Amino acid sequence: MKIESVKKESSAPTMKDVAREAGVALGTVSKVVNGLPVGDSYKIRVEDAIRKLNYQVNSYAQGLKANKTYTVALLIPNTTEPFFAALAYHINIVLMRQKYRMLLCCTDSDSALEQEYITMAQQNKVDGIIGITYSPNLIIEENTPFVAIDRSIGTGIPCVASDNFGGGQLAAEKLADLGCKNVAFLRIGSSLSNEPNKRKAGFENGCLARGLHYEMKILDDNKPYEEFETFLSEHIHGGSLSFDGIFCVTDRLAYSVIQTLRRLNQRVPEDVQIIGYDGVRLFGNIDYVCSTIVQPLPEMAEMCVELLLRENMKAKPPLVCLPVTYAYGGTTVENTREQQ
Amino acid sequence: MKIESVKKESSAPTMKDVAREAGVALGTVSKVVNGLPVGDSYKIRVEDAIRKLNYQVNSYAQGLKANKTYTVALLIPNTTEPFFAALAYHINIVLMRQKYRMLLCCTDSDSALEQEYITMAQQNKVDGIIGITYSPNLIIEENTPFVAIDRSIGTGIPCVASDNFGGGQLAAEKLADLGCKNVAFLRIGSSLSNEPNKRKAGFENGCLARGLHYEMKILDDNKPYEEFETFLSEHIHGGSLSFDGIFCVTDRLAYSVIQTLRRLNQRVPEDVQIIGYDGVRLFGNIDYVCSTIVQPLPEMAEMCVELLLRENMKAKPPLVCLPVTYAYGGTTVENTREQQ
DNA sequence: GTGGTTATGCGAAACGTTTCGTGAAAAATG
DNA sequence: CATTTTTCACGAAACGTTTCGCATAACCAC
Repeated sequence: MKIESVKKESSAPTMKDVAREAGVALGTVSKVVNGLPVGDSYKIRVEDAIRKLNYQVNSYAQGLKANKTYTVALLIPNTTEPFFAALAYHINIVLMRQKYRMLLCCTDSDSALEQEYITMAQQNKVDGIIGITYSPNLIIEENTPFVAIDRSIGTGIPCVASDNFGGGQLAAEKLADLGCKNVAFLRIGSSLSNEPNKRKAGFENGCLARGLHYEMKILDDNKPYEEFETFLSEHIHGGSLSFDGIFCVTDRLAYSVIQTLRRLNQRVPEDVQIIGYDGVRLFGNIDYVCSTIVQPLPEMAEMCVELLLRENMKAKPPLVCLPVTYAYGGTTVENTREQQ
Repeated sequence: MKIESVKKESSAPTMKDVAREAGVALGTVSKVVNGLPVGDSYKIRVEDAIRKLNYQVNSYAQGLKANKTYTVALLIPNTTEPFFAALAYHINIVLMRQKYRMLLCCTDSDSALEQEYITMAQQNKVDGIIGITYSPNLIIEENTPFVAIDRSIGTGIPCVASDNFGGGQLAAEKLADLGCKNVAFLRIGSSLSNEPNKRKAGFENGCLARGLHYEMKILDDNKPYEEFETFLSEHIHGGSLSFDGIFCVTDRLAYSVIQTLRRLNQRVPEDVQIIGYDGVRLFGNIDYVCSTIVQPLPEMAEMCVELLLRENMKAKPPLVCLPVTYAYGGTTVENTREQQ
């Protein structure tokens, strides 16, 4: 008797306890918990017992039995970059709506960590992995569903991205519409992802279509922030910059460029207009950092989860490209009515 | 035979499979996997079999058996506010270092959601919950360890916070040191947390100690951003603001205040100096948004995990207050050598 | 060679679920 | 009332681990 009471007090109640309390069989409790049909009188007794004991199902036992855990791992470099943070937020929302839990793994873009997290996720028997990984080469993978964001990694793994080419094109068109004649494209380093290249290609395409004179500048990974200061300085003659518009590959870069331009006594947007890419907002929902090409995060999140969890999807598409939009953020000349 | 082969192919290999492959007993495999002492010849055979079958332990079975899951749930309102995002990042790092996984739950400050996530976390048998919850009143809780951040919730639940009182004081002292005579404290709404009150109290204390004339303004929750524009306008006489320093309860608020001041043709920091609270940096590691009182996030994260997981901690302290620092962020007059 | 002592691999039991075959009771039929 | 059909709760088995009492083999001492 002492042993029993100790058992009951020290550990959480189980279905067996509920069954004993309600005077029914184990399987009956299970059915009530899972909403399967069961006689009314039984149902009531079980529900009372559950309330009385404050019973909670143990989802690890469920997971073991069902080989399904309602958990998805999200791999991102960090949550401190607003773009990743916003991505995590939207994916979390979508997962939650479908009663899934989200395991967050910050990889710091370290490929060893990325790999470690992937094995960890598999051991944890997550139902799938969504990852924005910039790891150079092959990532081993199992029969765990995987969806990549923004960068294709290997065949058979679908990738969700914004329309980078279209976005680049849109940036060029916007700058042209706003009166620019002489523009530049700025991006950092030879990223492993080819998505920035698409932005560049789209921009080039747009410039050609609109007859803009353009220049492409790829900054060295090591000291990009120093290097673009040099680059910009070199293009200032007699106090005025030879560009009247710049498309930066990310809002982050745009932010730094704007700071630098102001330091060089160039007025933004009067002297030079800036468009970034991502649609980052300060503090989550206040202003855009700059005029920008906005990635459709809610839709991207939706699509990731969709691709990951819907198993009736035969032949998952290798790349899903979602449409971007332009948003005014104070670094282009624009009448206020166009603000969103 | 067909059944066997199907079994082997369709689902992941188990310890039983490894044992059969290596020709040893189940328990022996378990020991090898867990690094317990086992004869060398056995060990080698098991390790070979593990490699051959690409075996991975099923941590849900482990969790079921051990009643321990190496998972911690983190409850925060969202990841889009940079402060929460940074918090999540640091907690993730600390947890990871201890081989723990982090379940991220964004609550949107909705008390129903907060409650839902807490029960979910308990069902999931997480080993503990770390939460920054602003939910008005009582949150039911179990024998699941809980650590609160920035706001005490109920007895027996430890709370980790930055030294809000000291931070307020520090802000006042800094403003005094920088030459202010007439300052204001600005905060939004009657938050349920009493921590902002401590910032206010500390600031007041500092102002008194340094003989600063001060004014306190608490903005209405509903339209705070409109209201402080009014408030500031009212304090402009003949084009100049009657304050020469403002302490804002968060960097977020400071950011908006700065925008508004500029719109009202007040120069920051020449006409009025601004200090915020939190230590938010744009894009994670570029500049501070404003001169600010920095919360020690790495230490706070460390402390949260420590309090949560160390069970030999008798009588956990109800409140752990960690020291803050001041950081220059361009909205105070300061010589550059003081920049960090 | 015998008896006693270590050392160590073995395998059953248990963790808390879900599932499914079984059988008893209830309902329907003639 | 007898027989067949339907209904539905019961409880054992299984999911993949860990743990622990046992038994076997190895070792040592005399």
